Amino acid sequence: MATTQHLRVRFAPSPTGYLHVGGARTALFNWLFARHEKGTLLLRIEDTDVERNRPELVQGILDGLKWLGIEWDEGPFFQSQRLEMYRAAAERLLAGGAAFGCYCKPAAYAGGDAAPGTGEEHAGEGDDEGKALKAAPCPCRDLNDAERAARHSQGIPRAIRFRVPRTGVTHFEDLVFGAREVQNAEIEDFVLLRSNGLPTYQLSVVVDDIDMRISHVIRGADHLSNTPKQVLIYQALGAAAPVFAHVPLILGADRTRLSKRHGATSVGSYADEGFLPEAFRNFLALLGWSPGDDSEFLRTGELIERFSLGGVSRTNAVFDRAKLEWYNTQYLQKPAVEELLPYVEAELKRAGLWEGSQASGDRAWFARAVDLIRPRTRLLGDFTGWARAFFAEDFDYEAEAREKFWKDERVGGMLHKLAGALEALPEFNHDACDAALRGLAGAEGVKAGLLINATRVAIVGRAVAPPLFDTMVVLGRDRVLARLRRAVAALTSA
RNA sequence: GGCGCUAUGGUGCAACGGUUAGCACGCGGCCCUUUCAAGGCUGAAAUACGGGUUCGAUUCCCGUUAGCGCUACCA
Repeated sequence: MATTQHLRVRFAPSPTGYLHVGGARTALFNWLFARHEKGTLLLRIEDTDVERNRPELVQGILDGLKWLGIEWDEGPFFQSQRLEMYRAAAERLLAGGAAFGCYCKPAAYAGGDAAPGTGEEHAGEGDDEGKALKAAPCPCRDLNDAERAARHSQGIPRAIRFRVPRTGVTHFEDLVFGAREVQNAEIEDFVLLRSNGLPTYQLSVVVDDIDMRISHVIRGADHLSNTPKQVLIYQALGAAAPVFAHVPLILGADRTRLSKRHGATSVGSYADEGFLPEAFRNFLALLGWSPGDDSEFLRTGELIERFSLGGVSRTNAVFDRAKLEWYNTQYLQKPAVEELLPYVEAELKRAGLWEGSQASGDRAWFARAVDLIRPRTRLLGDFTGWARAFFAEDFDYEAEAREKFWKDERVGGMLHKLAGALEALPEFNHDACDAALRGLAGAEGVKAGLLINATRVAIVGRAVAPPLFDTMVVLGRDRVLARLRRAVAALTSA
């Protein structure tokens, strides 16, 4: 039925909050699907609720998508700029009899209060305790012309509701949940156009998806129950319904819907925390989707290549922060160092450690340093955190490190001698440093490990750091000697 | 309340009538080792419950329970 050959999908967030992980995953699935099928992805901002919208949040959503590497081909389109189209569609449905004017007081319809618009009770027919199995039709649907005119002249606000058939079933195809059908009698006469002239989601989403020739609607499963209403609108508008694919929701650790109280839930906060976009993408893709086998580490190209809506699960998934972190370590480890450099550079700049650092002027050195540090990192912040000494001279000696490895009172003297021995080395490389240190340890009658650990604290300030001799070579003789002597001073003064 | 969806270890996924129910994260142990990671090996840990159907159910059907969603002039 669909006249569109070309596959078109859209991500349609509402600017009532930041881009949260659930929305991000919906966007990701749309993007993966579009790229896999060589289709088109559009971005549409659904801002028809003037009360709740926060226009300033739009940029944050766009930034979040960009951070994730999700690029859209068309848009962003704003529904707030297309209001005439929805109004016209509502009028058309009204004129054709598929919709009717409703004069009920908002909320009164569902709540069962007296309705000023009609003077009638709106709870519906089956309000005999628990007998109301069916959705009650709006009493206004059967008003005659004279009654409507009377209400109009009284200035009673009018909304436009869809005249839902009292019988029959509505069905649609869902690529995740299968063929679905619901009894029309279960569907209430829902509002299309509010009395203030603004469309509801049900109307605007359908009008836009038709106008934008959307072929596949991929969205959260929270929309599953309302889909029949939209299918009814498609039919009334004489348009073919798209194929739907509802994806399960992402829940917090307590299995409830993700919200602010679950801590970091906006993608921006993960960016700030030092997660890599590709790691986040990999993690997100496997929440509610599986390539069909046990693959876990899928880079973006493979994700696109293997993505299929058929692999989407129907079960809600819990967001597992620990696993996200594991993915991040994997992406910090496995790719070529060069891929990581831009991210580390940005991190160093953020921390004000870029200018003046050897990293800024010596690309090869920068790559070596990052490669040495990264096996022990979990987040980008580690590069300016525990690994700060690689990029700055002002670093502190971690308290636990001092207590653990500088406890022996001979350390000061040995570090002093070590500095001398290293200074005398004809060549400052891994093996020479190794030999010099072990030789000294032997002469002093201590285990090499003791001196190695003490030296590590001296030159990087931490108990946990990369292998010592590699670190010394990357730092270079001058800095190592300076730090050794600085440590001796710190030890003897304390 | 009504309607609907879902149900494999703590978590994310495999097994799409026949497997000793697999993989990964996390957790424990061992190896490696210069701290800590990474890596390798390894251990504990699951088919919600009850009925069917079938030679045979994780898998198909029904019920129960639980969770979630929708039930707005929110999206």
